[in-house]
Amino acid sequence: MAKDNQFVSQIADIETDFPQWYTDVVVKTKLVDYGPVKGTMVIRPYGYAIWENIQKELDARFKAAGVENAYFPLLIPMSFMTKEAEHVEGFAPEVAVVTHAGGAKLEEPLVVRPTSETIIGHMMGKWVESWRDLPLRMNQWCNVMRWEKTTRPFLRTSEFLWQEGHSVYATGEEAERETLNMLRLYEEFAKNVLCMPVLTGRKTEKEKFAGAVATYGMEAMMHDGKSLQSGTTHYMGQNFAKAFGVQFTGKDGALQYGYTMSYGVSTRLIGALIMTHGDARGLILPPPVAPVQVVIVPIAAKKEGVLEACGALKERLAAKGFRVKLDDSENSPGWKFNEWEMKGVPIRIELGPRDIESGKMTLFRRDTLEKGDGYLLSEAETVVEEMLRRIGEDLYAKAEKRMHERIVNAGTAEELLQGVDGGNFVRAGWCGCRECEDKVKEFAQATARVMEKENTAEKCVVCGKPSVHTVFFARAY
RNA sequence: CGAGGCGUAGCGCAGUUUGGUAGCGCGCUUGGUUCGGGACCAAGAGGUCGUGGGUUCAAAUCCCGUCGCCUCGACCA
Repeated sequence: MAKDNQFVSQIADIETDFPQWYTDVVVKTKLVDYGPVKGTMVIRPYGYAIWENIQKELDARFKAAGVENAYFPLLIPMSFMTKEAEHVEGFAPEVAVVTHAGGAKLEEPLVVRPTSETIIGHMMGKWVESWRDLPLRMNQWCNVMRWEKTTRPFLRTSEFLWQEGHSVYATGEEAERETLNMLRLYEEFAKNVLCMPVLTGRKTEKEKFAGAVATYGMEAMMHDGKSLQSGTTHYMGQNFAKAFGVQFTGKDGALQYGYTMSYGVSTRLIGALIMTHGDARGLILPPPVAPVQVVIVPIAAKKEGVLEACGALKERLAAKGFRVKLDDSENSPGWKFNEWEMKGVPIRIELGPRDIESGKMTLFRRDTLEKGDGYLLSEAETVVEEMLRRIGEDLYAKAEKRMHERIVNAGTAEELLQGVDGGNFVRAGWCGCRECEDKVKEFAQATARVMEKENTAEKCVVCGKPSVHTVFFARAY
């Protein structure tokens, strides 16, 4: 078993060097490793297990909403990409292109999908004929590739896993409503599964998806006050339907174009929850996605009856549906404590001769670092269930409190700069023009994350003209 | 692509100024003592110093080229 004493000292400087802490944590807790191709990551079993739990929870929500899974090809003809003008302009700089296959140069280059609007649009064009075919609502779980210039595990990698949902509706109102419904679905998921508060709202023109009419996003606040775009939904209007001939005959017999929308979240969510909940000791995983929810560490394992008692407890908890691990390795208890704390397991149960004799068990809560030894072994199931629930609630409450304390209002450019320098989200008025948005980026290195539904500000934080939108500005990953 | 920095054992680094036997910590292997918070002792294994050329009796070290990586800018789920 690989030991890593360096880790403890290296993560100690979390306050001064947060991104380094982040990288150390994801690599050294064996979530990921770097791939041989620059900018790619290998997701190891422990990290992938988190993704599987995210998939399971999201998939259940999609199914309940009436969305079905499908799969579309990885390779997209170059000509598809160029059909929607804004789309190709937005993605051209970051696509990887296959030019050769089967030992020969291809007649038409193929792009490795950076997103699948084009190829799905192409298929929708074939599948949609009548108003009876609508709405058509699909989702696919897949990988995509975007050749990014700078990368960081989970937060931005050249290849990443995600889910992309795509729907066609007969009317723009329905497609727009679905765009907002999916945003709400994501928000609920972030809260109840990732225990992560988010800000949601519409994106500015500058920040919207290439080819969309409107983009909505959910933004999460990381430890250091920077924002992470954690999910997006897009209303495309008829842009893609027209580019790919997604037409149907309506009830009135008239041939018309459909209205499309799409939405996606990626493995970046794993990065988001690491940076939202983690501390100097490593990960803190929300119970709903933790690959191991309870780890049992035997104390004095060689003494008679200890391993047997641990095994029996494991069986009882597993039977209740908890993801439980018994660490019966040869390592010392102290080593195991640190190992599983680093990996973010929500609850640790220590069971030794003294506990067994008194019919009790010692529980340790990863998020609060509280340890108590008064818990009755006979009530293990209910104790664990209750504590997991509490951990989830407390994680959310703590993160929400931090986010709300770090939202400040700004009336001037100077206040905006002070706000983001202090690691805050800054709420400010904006006149709606691109020049002012660009200026914010220049003087504060901050971008417009999302806009509030209602404008409550009086004037633009940059130019002083009347405010059209109230915007959350922040530095972003 | 513009600016700066770094390539030496699996990981983190020293050694380069002043050329002269390839080093340290962690990790790894084996044996032993341990084990209610990363414990200790002993013995080992492991590197053509990113790469190509040059100078020299001799190059990790000096010179020229080249490749790769990191940080900061421009682009992004």
